[in-house]
Amino acid sequence: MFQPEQQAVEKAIFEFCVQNNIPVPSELKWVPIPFSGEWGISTSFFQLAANEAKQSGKQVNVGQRAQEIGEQIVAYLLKQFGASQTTKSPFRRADAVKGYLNLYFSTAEYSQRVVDTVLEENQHYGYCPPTGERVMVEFSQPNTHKAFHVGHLRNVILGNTVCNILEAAGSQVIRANYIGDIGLHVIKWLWNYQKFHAGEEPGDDRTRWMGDLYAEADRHLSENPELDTEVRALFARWDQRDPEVVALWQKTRQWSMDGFEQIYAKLGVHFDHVYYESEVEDSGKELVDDLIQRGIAVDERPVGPVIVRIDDILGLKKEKYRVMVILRSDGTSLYATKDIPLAIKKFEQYHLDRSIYVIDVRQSLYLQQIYKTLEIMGYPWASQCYHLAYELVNLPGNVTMSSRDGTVVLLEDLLREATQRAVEIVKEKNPSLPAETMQSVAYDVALGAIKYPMLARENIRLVTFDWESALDFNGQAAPYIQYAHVRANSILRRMETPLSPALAPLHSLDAAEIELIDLISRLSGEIQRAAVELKPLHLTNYAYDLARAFNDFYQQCPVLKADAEVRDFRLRLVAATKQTLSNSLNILGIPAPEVM
RNA sequence: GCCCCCGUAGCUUAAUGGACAGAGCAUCUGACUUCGGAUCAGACGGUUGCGUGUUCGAAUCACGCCGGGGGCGCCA
Repeated sequence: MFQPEQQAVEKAIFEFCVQNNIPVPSELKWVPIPFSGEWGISTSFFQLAANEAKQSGKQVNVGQRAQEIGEQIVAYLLKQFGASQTTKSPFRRADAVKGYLNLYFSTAEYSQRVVDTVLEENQHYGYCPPTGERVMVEFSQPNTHKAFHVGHLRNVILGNTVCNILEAAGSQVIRANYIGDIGLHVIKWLWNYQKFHAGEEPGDDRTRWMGDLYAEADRHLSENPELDTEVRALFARWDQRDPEVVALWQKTRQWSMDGFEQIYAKLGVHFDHVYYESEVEDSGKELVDDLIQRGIAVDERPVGPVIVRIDDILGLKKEKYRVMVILRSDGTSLYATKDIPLAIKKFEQYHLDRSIYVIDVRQSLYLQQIYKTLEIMGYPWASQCYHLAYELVNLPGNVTMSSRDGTVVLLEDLLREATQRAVEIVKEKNPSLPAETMQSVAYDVALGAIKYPMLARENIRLVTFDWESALDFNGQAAPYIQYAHVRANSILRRMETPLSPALAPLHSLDAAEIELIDLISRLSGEIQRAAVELKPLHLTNYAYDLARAFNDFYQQCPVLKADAEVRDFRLRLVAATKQTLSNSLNILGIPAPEVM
């Protein structure tokens, strides 16, 4: 937001370096001044001093020298831009402390600029202009005929939020899902259905029913291993596209898909393109033949599978990519059989600049194998495939959720429990709300409370699910942020006249106001950082900090009861805060209720 | 055996190689007849697993340990 000022100062600093024979830095890193109360940006000269020392070969005290340079630059800047009070100066004052240069802005001018900008751009505030980049994000990837539990939830929430972040940062995003609609698990399910549940239909809770039948199938088969021959026979019928089997598969697959759609709708997630494993199986098998022909893959059939010896091809002495199996010895397909043609299809269909896979960290080696194989095959875009890895959601005691062991927390149950808890709290806090509003608010709060903790930690850190903390709405959590939004709204609702037009503050700003304005101005930077690092964490932290700053302001600074000129500016500030909170929550995929 | 990830306050966790390691929970103390107390202020709590290096400067980078998790030719 303050690029022109920053650039003007940078230019002056570079001039100073040239004039004083100091090596010109390639760039200066600016950060907001960490100790607030006043408003500005800061950079340090340690690198500069260190470079200078290296060049001269002399021993110097870098800290001392950095401070010296800082002081000289302050003097130089004052000479360049004139007295601090003149309007020409890009900053109000500057000082050098411990090797840092601090630039303080004119509070009135800049606070007006921030608030005006938010209220002009509204729901687009903080968003970057289009970069022209086209990126596909593949996430969720559920298996049909299985349960959907909170382990899967992290993937959906992370993937969706990463999409929102990339869009806000100016990329064109294609949201892709990749459905595991074939494989042994499906055949097991069909076998169990035919044998014990023929003709049955799922109830309302389709996903649960599908999952229960899968667990049952698994139980039958592990208790009676001799039944495996029946399953294998069914698999063979599927492989030959026996019409009866295919019809049943299509019908039951749709049951799962309907259930997934319900879940996605509840979570506020949609997809632009849904791929199915079944649609890339045939082209995958053709591709395997092609790879054998080209000498990239080795066919060890019938004694072994078809493999790609990646390390050998690359001439690596130490094992790194190892060996990837791309087709079973009996000719049936594996994940790898299908992931290679899928990657090609994606790039050909959409002319992507980048392809991101949101998949748990355990598949890290596998995905590196896929990407490397694509590179060996000669696809120049192979290097633009990226595995966005995240850790699992485990149960206390480091127990992995498993559909076959029944150690799962179903998404439906979590949402229901959380909403129920939220209803009780809303009833207690705000009994005057109409019943319908109460329900929808409770849902917003519950959804936020579930999503926030999954986004607010490093992707690569394990999450332990326990009911108590999942249903805890206190502290650094979404409801705190939503509450700040509600409070801002509450002030604006009571406003008697329309918001005044663009306005500079006429009073001397309170520290809480400066802190709040400062945070509002940082949204765009945080979005960009989250987009570059693919880490929603930066935005969850930002939204919380912003909410905290607003609650602090709320405590310190009366709005409606303030004198007219103070009130008019503060009302605009409240409106700007509400908008910024709302934009942040939107990107995170967390609802921003008007009341709660 | 080889490779990857994690280790920060009692618990959950943050910190583009840079200023005093910042929050929340829990515990304790306080907040005006006030725009919504799902709030705010304060206290307590840290040899950033251990060690050695690199650097003017290390929670952050390198190497070695310790502890936990994960992955390694026909599972997905």
